[in-house]
Amino acid sequence: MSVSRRPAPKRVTLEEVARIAGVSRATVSRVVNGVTSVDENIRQAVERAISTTGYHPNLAARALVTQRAEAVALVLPGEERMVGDPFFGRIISGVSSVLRPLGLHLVLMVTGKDTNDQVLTDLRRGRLDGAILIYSDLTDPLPALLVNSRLPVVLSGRPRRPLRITYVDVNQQAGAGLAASHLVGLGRQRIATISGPLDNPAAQDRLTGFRAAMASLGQASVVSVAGDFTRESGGVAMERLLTEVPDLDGLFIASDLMAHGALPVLRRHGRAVPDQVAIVGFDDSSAALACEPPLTTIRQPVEAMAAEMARQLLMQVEHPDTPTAAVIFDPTLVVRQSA
Amino acid sequence: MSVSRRPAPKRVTLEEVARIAGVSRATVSRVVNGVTSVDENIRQAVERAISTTGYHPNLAARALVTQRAEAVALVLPGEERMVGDPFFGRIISGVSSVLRPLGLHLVLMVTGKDTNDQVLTDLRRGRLDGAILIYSDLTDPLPALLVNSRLPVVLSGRPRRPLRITYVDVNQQAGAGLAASHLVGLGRQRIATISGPLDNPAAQDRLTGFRAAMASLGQASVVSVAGDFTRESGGVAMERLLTEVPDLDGLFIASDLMAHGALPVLRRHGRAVPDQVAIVGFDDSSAALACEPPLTTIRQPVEAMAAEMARQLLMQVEHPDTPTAAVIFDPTLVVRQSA
DNA sequence: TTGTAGGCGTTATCAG
DNA sequence: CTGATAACGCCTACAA
Repeated sequence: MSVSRRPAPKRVTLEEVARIAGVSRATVSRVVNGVTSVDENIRQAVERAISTTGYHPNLAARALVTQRAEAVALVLPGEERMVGDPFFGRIISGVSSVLRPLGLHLVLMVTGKDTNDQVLTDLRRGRLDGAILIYSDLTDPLPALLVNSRLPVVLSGRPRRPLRITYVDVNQQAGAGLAASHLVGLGRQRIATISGPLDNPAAQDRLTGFRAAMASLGQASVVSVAGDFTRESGGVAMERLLTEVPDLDGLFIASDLMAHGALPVLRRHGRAVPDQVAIVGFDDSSAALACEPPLTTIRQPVEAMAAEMARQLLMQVEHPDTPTAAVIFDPTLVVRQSA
Repeated sequence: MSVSRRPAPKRVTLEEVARIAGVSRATVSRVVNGVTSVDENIRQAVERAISTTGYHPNLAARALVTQRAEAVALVLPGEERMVGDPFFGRIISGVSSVLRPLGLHLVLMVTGKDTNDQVLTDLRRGRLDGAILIYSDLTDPLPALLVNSRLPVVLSGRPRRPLRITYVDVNQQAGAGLAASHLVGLGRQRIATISGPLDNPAAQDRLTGFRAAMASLGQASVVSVAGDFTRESGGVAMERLLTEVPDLDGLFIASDLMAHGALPVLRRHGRAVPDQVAIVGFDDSSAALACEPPLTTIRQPVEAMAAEMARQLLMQVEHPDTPTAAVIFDPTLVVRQSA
């Protein structure tokens, strides 16, 4: 069988298109960039030349003169945590929903010892226009570095230390409040909570929000045990909680993944959900559906939040003097079967 | 409180570094690119100038002359399927493990009606050096388009129609064989299987591989019901299977996610796993750990496969005439508690 | 409205 | 080993 691979297509330049259309490069450039002040006949001639030659503008050349990379980074936490967290798919969907129509590249970077430099360097090199930071680690210097260098950056979630940085977050306290009123509304009397790691701002807000709401609902003291947002930690915390509050009948677990880890423990102890113990999670990640029974939870509008992060970033790219802002989304209660 | 944002750092060019170091741009360029034939004293002078100015080479300019974007695309299936599939985190880990050390960008693109053009266009524009295609849809014309344009591309999994394209896959049939011998070795007599969608090459291979192995182990006929690799379809298929083979005691389910959907159905029907029904899944995705009991499954070395895809792609980028190849990885049996 | 010409920041080819 | 000098492909005043 004779293999006939056609040769790689030669790169067509503005120059050639111009020659074929019988005009100057400048005119072709205008047509390509949709400048209106071009004679209709000439425009058509140029467009014909473009399609017959199969011309595609070279982005590197354009970037060189426009000083725009047309690409932004999405910086995710190190691989261990990333793998298996259904959260990220939604973030990616949200971000690319605004980037894709604009033809902007979404460059994925996972944080690691060398990656911080990488992001900063690429930004300086003009290879990236800005960065969206997810979960940037508690001790991570990257946000401050970018802010100080006046580079476009948006953070997901409130930074743990005050920083002049734009961020997008969900109203964590309000979400915890929804969980509290739902559990109380169900008539539960012995309500406890499994929180996230207390050095995490989101975990803090959920816990204080939950306590505040419970207090205003007449339940002053709430026992809490901290996990670290992983499934395993949910199981461990559940065991401890059963020891500390043997008669609990209501539970707010600060992440769906931890709830997913807690459920088997309850089952093993013979506690029926929701009959004996009502559970409300947080996130509405796909882990909520993986639960049995399906988890009642607090939904974060992750896709919308991610899209907003992208929009905020692009504003900074276009207008470097855009003031920083905090955009806070409202969570909603999703009632399924666990409470 | 007075706000004092320092001004954005001015972009430093090769020119300036050269001026400061008292040499030509060419020499600075050599130093930056690690060309060895540079006098040691001059090199040091240049490096000093570089660090005092905080110089970073402009990648756009470099790309313009080198004709390399230093970026490859990772093309993923449309958003609905992507969200919640723990598979992708592992693919991303694997790919970036080879890209990151080389400073190459990983550009994420999700397939959609317009995305095919996007990938092709960006490749032609010199904005992308190549593409890694995951799950590219059965009817997707993209692989053929790229191959015909002689653009660097690597596919995950055997293409459904013969195509001169490089791909990386797991030995599906061997994997199914591992499942078969494990179940038979456990002494199970009535073994059935839930397969993936039969228009999918991987699903086909797993099913035929399983049947072949079972036959060679003395069990000629195996009842199978097809799912579509989603969790929900696993539950549906399980129901049907219980009707068709009421006394089954062993089960090979062609994806962990489907197994995760099947387990609650078994529990509802009062069948204990693994005592009454032994189950082997496929993938060793995080869904396997989400199962209760934890799932015995066939592990695909996804990270390694993804890394290999990246390597294969880079070979093509560097040497356009690299012949196409198929790299097949061996799966392994991971014994947990379901079988 | 169109064309000319200069420049964006690097790399690469030659001389020297 | 180093330094001019010419690309690389495009955008954009500025001039016609």
